[in-house]
Amino acid sequence: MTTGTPHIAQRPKRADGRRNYDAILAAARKAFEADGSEASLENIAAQAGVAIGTLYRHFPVRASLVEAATRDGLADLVAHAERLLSSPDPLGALAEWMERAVRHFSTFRGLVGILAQSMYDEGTPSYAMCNAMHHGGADLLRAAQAAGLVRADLTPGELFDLLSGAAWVREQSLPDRDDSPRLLRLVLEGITTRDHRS
Amino acid sequence: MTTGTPHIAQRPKRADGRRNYDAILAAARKAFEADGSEASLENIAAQAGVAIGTLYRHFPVRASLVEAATRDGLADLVAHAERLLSSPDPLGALAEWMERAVRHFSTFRGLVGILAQSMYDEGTPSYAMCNAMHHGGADLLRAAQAAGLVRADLTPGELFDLLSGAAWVREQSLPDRDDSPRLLRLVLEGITTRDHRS
DNA sequence: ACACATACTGAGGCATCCTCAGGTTAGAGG
DNA sequence: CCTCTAACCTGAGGATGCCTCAGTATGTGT
Repeated sequence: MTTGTPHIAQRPKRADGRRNYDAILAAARKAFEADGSEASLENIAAQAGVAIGTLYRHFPVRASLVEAATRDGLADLVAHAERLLSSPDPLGALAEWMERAVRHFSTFRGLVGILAQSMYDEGTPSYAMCNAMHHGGADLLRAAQAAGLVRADLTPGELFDLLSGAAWVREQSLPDRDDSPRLLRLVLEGITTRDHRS
Repeated sequence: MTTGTPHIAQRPKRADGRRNYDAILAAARKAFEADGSEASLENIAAQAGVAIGTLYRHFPVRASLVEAATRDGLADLVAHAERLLSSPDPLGALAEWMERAVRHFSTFRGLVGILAQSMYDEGTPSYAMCNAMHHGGADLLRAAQAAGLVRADLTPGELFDLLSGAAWVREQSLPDRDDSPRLLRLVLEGITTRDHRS
């Protein structure tokens, strides 16, 4: 559990390898969207027109396929955090980022669980990205706290607990109705400053 | 999905049937505790000293076994809600009940997902109990709102979203560290009344 | 003691996971 | 253009788990 390589899938060198890698990734995104992170790997391989062994060659564990399928989205999220950091409205920036984060975390069923796991386990494909995201979120939080807009005793860890929880609730009700904006507003109003007796 | 019988497991009539039913239930509780709600049913049957067919006879679907294994705990929760309803401190009562609820929801990994599902799907073994619990929680919420202690625009549905989210976060980190008291305090302070601009 | 509803058994079909021994091929170096 | 090899691909197969069902056993009321 705590040992082993992170299994970060890297684009292969040979042309046929890249072709298959991309085909698998495309099929995986479709399958995850439809069936969640527990989608059948054999089916994904079949959809990609590739033998099961090929899938395992590129993505030795399920989490590495999930990582590859969501890497870009996470990277966007991190980039967005940096951009928002210079906003004149730290609370608005935090709110916007939180909404984006929750939306991405619940791209498909099961994702938020994998990400929550990755956040604190280095031996995990998504650890690096999660770590970057953690810092991005923490920076935005700190800015909002420095402006006195968010309660000072809220830690980044707690922020991500709240975000994960909200994302999990969202992924439960998808795709019928999405109450997450309302839920997130509740959370947000809950963490903004006010006088509260000990 | 929306059809079918609820599959509520009922104690069988014959003596050997009851014996096996109980043995399966005991093995299931142990297995769920250890491996979560996805524990191997064949292993549970083996631990109970019973053939796999016997398990399926008593518990036609996995959710019915989960339901039977958690029925008492949920019933306690409902009973406790009724008791707390006469408390002179509605906010304290709500807080205490919420803590109990979160603790029960995260008895083992996967439970809160099943309960969240059951809450709104009648064709589900746990639906009846979840419904009772929903009413219990809603009553406590209304009492706290009537006393002006909790924001009036919070719906029971939202309350359970918050509870489920907190429970999910808790079940993720179990059993190493349990940050749920802290998280729940955050949520609670977030839903208590104050002036907030539109 | 008898009948039969109730209950038990476990083989077996199916889906999925994951590995690995063996075959194929892209493409660098000559 | 040829050779060679690392990179890549294949798919059979062992393992596990799900769930069903035809056949068998037994508790219990009469």
